Amino acid sequence: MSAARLSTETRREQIAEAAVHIIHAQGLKGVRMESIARAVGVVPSALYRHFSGKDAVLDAVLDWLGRRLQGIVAEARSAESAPLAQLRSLLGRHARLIQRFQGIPRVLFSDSVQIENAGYKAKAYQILQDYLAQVAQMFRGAQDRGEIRADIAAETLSIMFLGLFQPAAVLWIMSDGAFDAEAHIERAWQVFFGGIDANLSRRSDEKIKSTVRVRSGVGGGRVSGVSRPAVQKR
Amino acid sequence: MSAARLSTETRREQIAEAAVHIIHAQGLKGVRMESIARAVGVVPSALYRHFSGKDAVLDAVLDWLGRRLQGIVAEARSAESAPLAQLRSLLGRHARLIQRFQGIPRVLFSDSVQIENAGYKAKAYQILQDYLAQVAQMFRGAQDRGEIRADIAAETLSIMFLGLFQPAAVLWIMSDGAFDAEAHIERAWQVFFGGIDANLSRRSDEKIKSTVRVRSGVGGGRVSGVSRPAVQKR
DNA sequence: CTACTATGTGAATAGACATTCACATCGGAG
DNA sequence: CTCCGATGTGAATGTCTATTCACATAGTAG
Repeated sequence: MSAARLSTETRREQIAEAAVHIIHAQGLKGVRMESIARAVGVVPSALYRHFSGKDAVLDAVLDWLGRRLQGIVAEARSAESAPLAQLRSLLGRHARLIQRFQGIPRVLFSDSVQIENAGYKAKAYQILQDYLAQVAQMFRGAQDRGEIRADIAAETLSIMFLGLFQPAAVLWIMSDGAFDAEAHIERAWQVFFGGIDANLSRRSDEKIKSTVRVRSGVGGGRVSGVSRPAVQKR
Repeated sequence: MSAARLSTETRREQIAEAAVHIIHAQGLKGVRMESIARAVGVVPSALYRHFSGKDAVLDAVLDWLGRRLQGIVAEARSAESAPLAQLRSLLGRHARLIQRFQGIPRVLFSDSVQIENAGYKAKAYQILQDYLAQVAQMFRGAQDRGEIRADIAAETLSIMFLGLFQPAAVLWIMSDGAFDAEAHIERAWQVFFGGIDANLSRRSDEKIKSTVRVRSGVGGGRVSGVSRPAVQKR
């Protein structure tokens, strides 16, 4: 029985999304022409009507990733008006994005992107740069409003922003969801913001303390949240 | 012509190191029994005298990685006496390690580790935890000495520490060495430390400002250091 | 010196997968 | 209605690689 005949445009979207889903669920090796085809409901050779080959599919996945990243930035921007609130909101969206698609680091550091195709690596890098540029923009906005210190380059802040959730994402992935990434990110944001807050003198220790200490009561020699049973699995 | 006959112990080390080197130079896909064997100077089938299969070689690579990570921590500890200085020193060692072996994220996020073999993933996670435990230990030392705020959990700080160089490493890798990771890490450390410094009131703005601004004069809408020609290739 | 064990070799074997191609058929342009 | 281009199918084809195995030989224990 033959599958429905759909436009190449539609098929390309279906194929890219199927690939994204497979990467999330089974890793990059799970992305075979056969598995993609099955997910879409066609036969492997049909994929070549819409993509020149497997590499081209990966290219579409990168595009998807870029759109997705731009998407959460746009969402954060429209959800809040104050730059700082936008950044805080963006942080939360990151935590959720990584849970819905753990494939990001897999794709970014895959041989296909890193080694085999310089073009894909450049594309991935571009995506990252575009993202950072937007974050830097928000930091600049916060600086202009006097919400945070203006004596630190916004570009530096944007990269440090990446550092607020990246390690948490890694731990969350490596621990199969046992590590409470959202809680850590909240704490990290408090500390980070405390360091760049425009209100210089730090008299409000107690506020940070209480927030920070919330989930750290367990910590022995281990990372808090790590050795406990899964907290927020999926 | 037959290769020299060496002890399994020696061969295992040679093989693991060859694999590490190949991962750095050609990615995980470059790691084939044939390429490993050639690097070691034997024939592919000889590898099976020392490892049960390819997966076992990857396992040895993870061990190597763990030892290496513990190694730089130990170095940092013995190079400096003050906990804070140790952490600063460790940061620099990280920057150098990633340059000498970009394969770390490749291995960590590879399908082999993430998907195919739960044991490897657990092992990788354990390595990370051990590392974080040591870093947390150092932070605790700094807190005990009153060098940094004691009201933030050391575990939180250890993960944030990861965030100081991780994004820089990613950018360095993705930019093929064009991004000046060491400079960013220096700036990030200043900002981070400024936020956790035990000397509360921040009157020394100028100091941070001058340090931070050093290399950020270029930054337009882009990440500083990114669009410039390669700075510290290799 | 003799055998035994550990190490190394070269030639299969076998499975996995991307890609190609000749053929089928749907649906719209004319 | 007819024809053509776009889409889908199923069966090859070819390549890449891990792994196995029978055989060779160096070193070593006895």
